[in-house]
Amino acid sequence: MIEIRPISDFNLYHTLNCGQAFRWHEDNGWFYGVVGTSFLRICQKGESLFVESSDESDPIKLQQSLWYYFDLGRDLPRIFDLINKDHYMETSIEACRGMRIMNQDLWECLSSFILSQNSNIPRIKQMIRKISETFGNSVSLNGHVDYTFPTPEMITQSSVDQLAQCGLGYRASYLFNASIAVVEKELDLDWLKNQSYSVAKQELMSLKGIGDKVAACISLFSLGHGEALPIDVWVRKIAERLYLKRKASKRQILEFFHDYFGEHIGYAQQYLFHYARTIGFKELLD
DNA sequence: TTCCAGGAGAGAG
DNA sequence: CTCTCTCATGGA
Repeated sequence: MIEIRPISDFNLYHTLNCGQAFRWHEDNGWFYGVVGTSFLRICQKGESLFVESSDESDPIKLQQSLWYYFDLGRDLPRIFDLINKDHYMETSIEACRGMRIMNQDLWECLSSFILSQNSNIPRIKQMIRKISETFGNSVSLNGHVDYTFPTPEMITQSSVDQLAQCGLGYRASYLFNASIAVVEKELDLDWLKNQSYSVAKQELMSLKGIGDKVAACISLFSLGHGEALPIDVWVRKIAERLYLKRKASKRQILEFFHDYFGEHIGYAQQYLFHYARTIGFKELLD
């Protein structure tokens, strides 16, 4: 057990439940999840995080990796000051304060959002759990068992058919092809981490199954590009009904968010998205 | 039974 | 460039 403290402006619950990460589940006050090859459980008490890991051989490294994973060094109050421009955002920030955009593993994030298309969050979690159980390695902690997310190599050693049996539907071939692209170095993930948002997005979209929205999610949730704006049905509804009061194209929605919220579009979008999806603006209900 | 979900590809115009 | 149709799956 290690303790990380002090942490300020952090809320573990909202951070793990806002639709950016799909592998965590809560049980008896603890959040269980696999990060890399370690099975973790985490509990927040005020300004402390208590963490147990299946691998506590290097506590300092564990602490540092979680600090980065949850992006605990970022100045959230400054971001709130910049994006808090109306009562919609004020309401969202008040309800979800401490929700942070994470720095997730690039391959897992890329795969997860390929699977996310035209689906819903519970089923996305189910698909990811199934392929991890089927192709990943088991790790255990305190009697709980979970599985590492399969590497691209593990997936290329299976088949599109086996992936489809995990309930991926037509997305199975997308994930299989992406795995091949990474294994064959057609897409160099380490190189991608050092590129600008526009370059990264363009590279990601060269893969079949990754379009505008999924590329934005990957860039925002695992590459640190805070200017990325994923436009899904919720963000579209928020833009059209709460702000623009009319139908709008993706181009117009992006332009509005950029002009109105400035640099930290990713955070603005995530607070509105999470609040709208879990609590709800009454104005969204026609 | 139909509709919808953190969409994207292919084709038509 | 934009619009439309289709693509598996499972829960409501």
